[in-house]
Amino acid sequence: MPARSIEQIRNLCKRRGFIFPGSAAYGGLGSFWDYGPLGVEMLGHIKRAWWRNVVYERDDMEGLDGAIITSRKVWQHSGHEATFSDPLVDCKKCRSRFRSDHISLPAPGTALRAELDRRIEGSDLHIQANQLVHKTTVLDAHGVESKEEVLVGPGDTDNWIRDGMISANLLPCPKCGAADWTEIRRFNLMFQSHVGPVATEAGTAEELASRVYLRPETAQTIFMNFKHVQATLRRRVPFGVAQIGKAFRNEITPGNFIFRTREFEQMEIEFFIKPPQYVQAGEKTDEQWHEEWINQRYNWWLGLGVDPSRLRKRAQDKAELAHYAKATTDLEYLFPDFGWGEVEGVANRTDFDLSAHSRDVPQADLARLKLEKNADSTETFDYFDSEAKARYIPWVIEPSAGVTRAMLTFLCEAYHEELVKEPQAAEVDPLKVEIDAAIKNAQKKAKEAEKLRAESRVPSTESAADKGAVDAQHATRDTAPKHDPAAIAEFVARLEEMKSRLPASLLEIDNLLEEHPGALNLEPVKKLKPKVSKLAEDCVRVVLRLHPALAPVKVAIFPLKKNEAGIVDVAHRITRQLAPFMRVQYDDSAGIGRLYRRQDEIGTPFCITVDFQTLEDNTVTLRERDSMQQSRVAIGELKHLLMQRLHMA
RNA sequence: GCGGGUGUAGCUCAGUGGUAGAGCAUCACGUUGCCAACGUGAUGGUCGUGGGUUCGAGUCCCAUCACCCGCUCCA
Repeated sequence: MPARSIEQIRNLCKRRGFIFPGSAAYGGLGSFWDYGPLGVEMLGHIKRAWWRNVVYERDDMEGLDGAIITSRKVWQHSGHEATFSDPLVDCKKCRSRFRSDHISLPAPGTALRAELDRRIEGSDLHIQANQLVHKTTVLDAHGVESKEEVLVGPGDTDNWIRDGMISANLLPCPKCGAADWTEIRRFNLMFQSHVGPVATEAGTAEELASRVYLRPETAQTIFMNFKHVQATLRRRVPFGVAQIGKAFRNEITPGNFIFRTREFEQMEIEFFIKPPQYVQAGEKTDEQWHEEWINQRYNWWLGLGVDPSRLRKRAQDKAELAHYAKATTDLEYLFPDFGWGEVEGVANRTDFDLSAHSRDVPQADLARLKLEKNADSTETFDYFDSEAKARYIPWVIEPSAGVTRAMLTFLCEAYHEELVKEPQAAEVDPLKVEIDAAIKNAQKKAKEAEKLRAESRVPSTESAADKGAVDAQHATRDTAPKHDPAAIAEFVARLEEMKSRLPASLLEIDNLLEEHPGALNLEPVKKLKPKVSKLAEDCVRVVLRLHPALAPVKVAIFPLKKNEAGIVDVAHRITRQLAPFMRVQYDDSAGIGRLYRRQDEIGTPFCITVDFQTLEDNTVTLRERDSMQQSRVAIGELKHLLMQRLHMA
């Protein structure tokens, strides 16, 4: 069973040196994390596994490592400066926050739309030649107010109508129905800085000239280097470029530990292919390449130990596609606490980006891609195809994965708690009595809740306004509204079944109590929880079943007795022998059982114990993490055997 | 920004207006023949911060800061 909460992972990561909160001595800084000794090992392994898979094991890929700080022009022409932002608006009445472009406009023909149209006519807004015009109050240089007609903008008329109507307080809040909005604020997600000595006033020509952005995605530096890589490595389309590196986004709502952070690391590929019109019979189309990469990437995750029941492919709807994409399929992992979350996106970006950065692009293509002519660029990112005898701007398929998210995924997937010994009957029997008491209480509470419900159903036949009043009354009177009879019944059934299997089911009961917040509101159940946990704690081991390639420490070496000079010497010698080839850890600071448990918790695949027999025949105990099985291995064979079993040879 | 929650030892947390605690972890010494052993001792705190009430504040009041959860988003 994988991790049941992000909290478990966060605690383990902090306790064992994977991940620490950033700037902790000063109270922390939202959403920035420092990777500790084990974290940096694991990140490195994830990146190496990816690089090996997409660069070394293919014959159509090259690598790249571009600069993080990038000219403002790159992001102007990629579309990020204008569109990589969220338009936010708050309802002043109910304080809900919305993305303004997510509030739906009532469909034409409906009564609400007719009403809105009528009110638009009487407002500062009107539609003129299919464009929205807004009368805005402006101040001139002398502070005198006047009304000025402002064209709200080109493009998607619905969008502008909606924004205009929000600004004019005409569109009702989807939640409370009021029409009282704050200003729409565009929140650009890019971090900016300045290169060289800087004029301080924002928006001045000097400031704009020196402004740079920390890249919000690594992709653009690959596009900027398309021709360099193609020419210097003499590549022919189709080929791809892989890059691993940090990216930065000033997210409005980061969270869920390292799932969404403001500084993160990406593993991205831009795979350059023929545009559809040049594809010959028997060659792959953009759609086929897209499909192939989706499957190839999906299998990579499975190969590193992710269970297929917790990894899915999900094609994005038209509405959620990014401005550059023709189609995108997300790979999503089933995380604890927050459910399915994207760990990789495979996008068909067409020729949008390379065209956007090119000086010379045919007018028809600009129109198709909704691009303006690029007057800043000195290059055209095209390619001469000697087979097709044509010069074209390639299309791209972009598989883009998060390193940080991959780490969280692998940690959640690898996390296991196991009952390694059964508690004594003397301790289990009183527990059974308490469980019975808790069940009895839960059933009583369920009955009460049922009764309350029946009562509250009576006034529901009255008018809607009255019903609201009654509900409000109920909310204050009913001190435990979370008691859902059906949920309690299910909880009781599960608890009873598990009780019958005690002591083997001790851990399951612990998990059940943990995951059932509704049931935990019951007093006897609450009291039960720490008792079960305490008993379980003594009998459980936490083990990270990480794929050996990802484990931060590969082998731990222990002397069975630390004040036995002969044993200690051999253990040190083995440590020195293996150290150049793999990350090893020597530990003699506790009893042997505890040393094993420590290594289990950080996912170390193998432990070596040097004992008295070693001094006689030069063999050691090799203990395997998942099975806890031991075998005797000659010291001379250790390196070879380990390299093999760690998939390093 | 808004709502809710939390701030006491490295971690998990007790703490009734009156001498700041426990368990775990860490370190030292001793002990220890394979799955979270034991003994003895030690380190570690301006109780998030600032103000107020009080003879006296971890505890009551006010302010403030930080973090967590949600108001989602896409690596």
